[in-house]
Amino acid sequence: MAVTIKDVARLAEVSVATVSRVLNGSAPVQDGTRDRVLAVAGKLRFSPNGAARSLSMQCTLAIGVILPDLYGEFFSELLRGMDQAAQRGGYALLVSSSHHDARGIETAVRVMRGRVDGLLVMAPDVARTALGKVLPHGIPTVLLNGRPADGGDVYTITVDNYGGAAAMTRHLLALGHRRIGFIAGAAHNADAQQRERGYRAAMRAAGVANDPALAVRGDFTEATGVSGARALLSIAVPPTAIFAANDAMAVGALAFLREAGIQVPAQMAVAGFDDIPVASFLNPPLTSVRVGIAALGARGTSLLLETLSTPSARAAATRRDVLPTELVVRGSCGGPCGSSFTSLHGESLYGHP
Amino acid sequence: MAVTIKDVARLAEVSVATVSRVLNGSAPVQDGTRDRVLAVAGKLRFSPNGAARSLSMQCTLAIGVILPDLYGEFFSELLRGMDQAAQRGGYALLVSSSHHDARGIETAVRVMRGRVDGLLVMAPDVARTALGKVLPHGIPTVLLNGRPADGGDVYTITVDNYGGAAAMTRHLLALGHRRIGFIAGAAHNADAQQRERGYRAAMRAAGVANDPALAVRGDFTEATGVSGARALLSIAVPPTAIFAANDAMAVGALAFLREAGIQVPAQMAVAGFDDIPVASFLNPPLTSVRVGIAALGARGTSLLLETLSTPSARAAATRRDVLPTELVVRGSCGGPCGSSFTSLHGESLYGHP
DNA sequence: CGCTCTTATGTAAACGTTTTCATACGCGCG
DNA sequence: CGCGCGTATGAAAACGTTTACATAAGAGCG
Repeated sequence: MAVTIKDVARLAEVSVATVSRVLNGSAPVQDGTRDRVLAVAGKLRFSPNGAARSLSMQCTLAIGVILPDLYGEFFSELLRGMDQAAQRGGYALLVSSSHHDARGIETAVRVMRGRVDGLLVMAPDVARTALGKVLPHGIPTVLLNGRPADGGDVYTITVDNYGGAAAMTRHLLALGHRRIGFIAGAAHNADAQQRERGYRAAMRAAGVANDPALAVRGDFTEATGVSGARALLSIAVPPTAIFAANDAMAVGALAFLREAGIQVPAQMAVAGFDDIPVASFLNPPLTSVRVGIAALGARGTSLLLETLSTPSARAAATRRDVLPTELVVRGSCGGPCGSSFTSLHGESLYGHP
Repeated sequence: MAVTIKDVARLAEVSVATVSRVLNGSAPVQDGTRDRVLAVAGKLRFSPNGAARSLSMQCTLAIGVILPDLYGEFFSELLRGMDQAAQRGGYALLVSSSHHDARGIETAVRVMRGRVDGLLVMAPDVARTALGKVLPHGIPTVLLNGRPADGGDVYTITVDNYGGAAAMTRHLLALGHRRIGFIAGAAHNADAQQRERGYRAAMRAAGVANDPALAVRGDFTEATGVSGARALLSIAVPPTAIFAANDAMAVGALAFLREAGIQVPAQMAVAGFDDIPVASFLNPPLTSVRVGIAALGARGTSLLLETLSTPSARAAATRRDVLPTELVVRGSCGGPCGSSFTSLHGESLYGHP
């Protein structure tokens, strides 16, 4: 069916070994022979079978990506960063999504066994012990944005969720807000938990009494941002600011507030988390916590590639990495904010290539 | 290093063939033997090497996805649809992005040779002949959203860009607008071209004289939506409506108009194309042309999987498929529009799983 | 009892590469 | 002239599966 190295060898009247050597430059070949092989290979449009190559070389030049979901700008940014870093290293990405629980991840891992050299796993909803059980132990793995897992060749790269959320809360407090509503993420989501803790800690530190009615739970989608904002507006003494645990929920909150005729930021401040690309283009532009999503993906990938190329480095390198966050002040919270979208939308981190 | 089928065979005291048979259920095996094999396989956490499997079975259970980019919600939706359909069929996705020109696609194709059973290619920027040259002829391919390519086992699924753009233009005309500015996509982008033609045709059909100043060129990013809107506002007689060739540029236009203090829709109507999930949550909610992005990805994937399972179907099935679009009227264009985000954001097509 | 037929299992070939080892050749040098 | 050496090439093993074919054992039956 497809043209193989044998066909090339036959037509070029050399052995398969010579063809392989020419194509990979792995050993010197006489000029005449090389030209002949290259000519035939070109005419036949030969390209080596990846599976055979992987089997023979014991490396696939592919890395597996396991994600909880693919909905929204966050994951697309993450993948973009991963893809860039992977391509730079000559690797391809085998992507599998919609894996919220340990069983789903186990299936995905099974599918990927022997087809990838390393694994990038984002599993914020999965408990640490459960994750440790399903992750393969033979293959280098980098865990993104979840809890640090024990055992195996597992690295963890986390975002400073706690610090970022605390900084945002302090910012809102500094603007004079005391009743700050919080739209949390899913209860089992590690990132969501850390952000919630950051918010609570900052509130406590400022001496604001805890009011359970001020925290409602969402699931990182716009829809729950809508319902979360609605819930916060319906309590006895509504908040003067809403801090959503991610930007998608902030988008939902903004949409609800517009619908309800409530001016942002005049009557209600709104803040998000992640700083997805669209945040600076919203109306009003969304104050958020910059995570550097693409950078996170790229960093995880680079780290994995590094590990793959120097197996000895595994033991030496840090087992855990926390990426800093940055407060990005825009119009949605009022107060002094020098930034319009024009000063923010064109930056390198999110810039279109 | 990793545990192979031989290890399992040795410990279970059977041949590798028997292990294979047990694991794949490809032939009857005595109960006792089966139990023994399963026990050993489970204890060793054996899972077969994908590369070896692919090589032996001549099928990889993976399909390659080649995209021009990964920036923004559009591609994440597309991938989501693909991933769902692929997983349903037991396939994995090998994703490669950032391929704008024919050479880049050729590289990606080369990387994927022998690692995938079929190819999903989105290449709106690449000319038809160039694309035909770089696409492999041995492997089933579905082309998304580009021009129909000649030769090879190539299917094309296109969105009704022309019809959708014309419908939107007619909608704006019906609202009384005569000067309708258009922010086009990149000159070489097939989708962009078709949308532009639809806009022009509808304008001409309505007897509106063509004004070159009313059409500016962008590249489907928010940033060029901003600059496009700025350009349209600076002409001698500015338009009363702006139709952006995709939602990302409409988002940019909305951001610029807010910045410029121009009320939407009171002073300026704005419309987009694609209906990305965030469109209904914008301020104001964006009138757009629904494409069914995830459905497009899923449809292409299903078609490819079908082709793979029944090679004979290749010749029989349609060579080209045009997905219909749907006008989605929201608040950004004024006029009667029943829909608030609450009636739109929760629908199945974009719903979060 | 011996023949065939089924059933369970083992043996080995095949998949398409890379790579180790062997071989053949030419050349410089003692 | 013969030895060793470097260089270009071929032969064959290896990678880990699946599967066609072979084989052995047991059952049914004349």
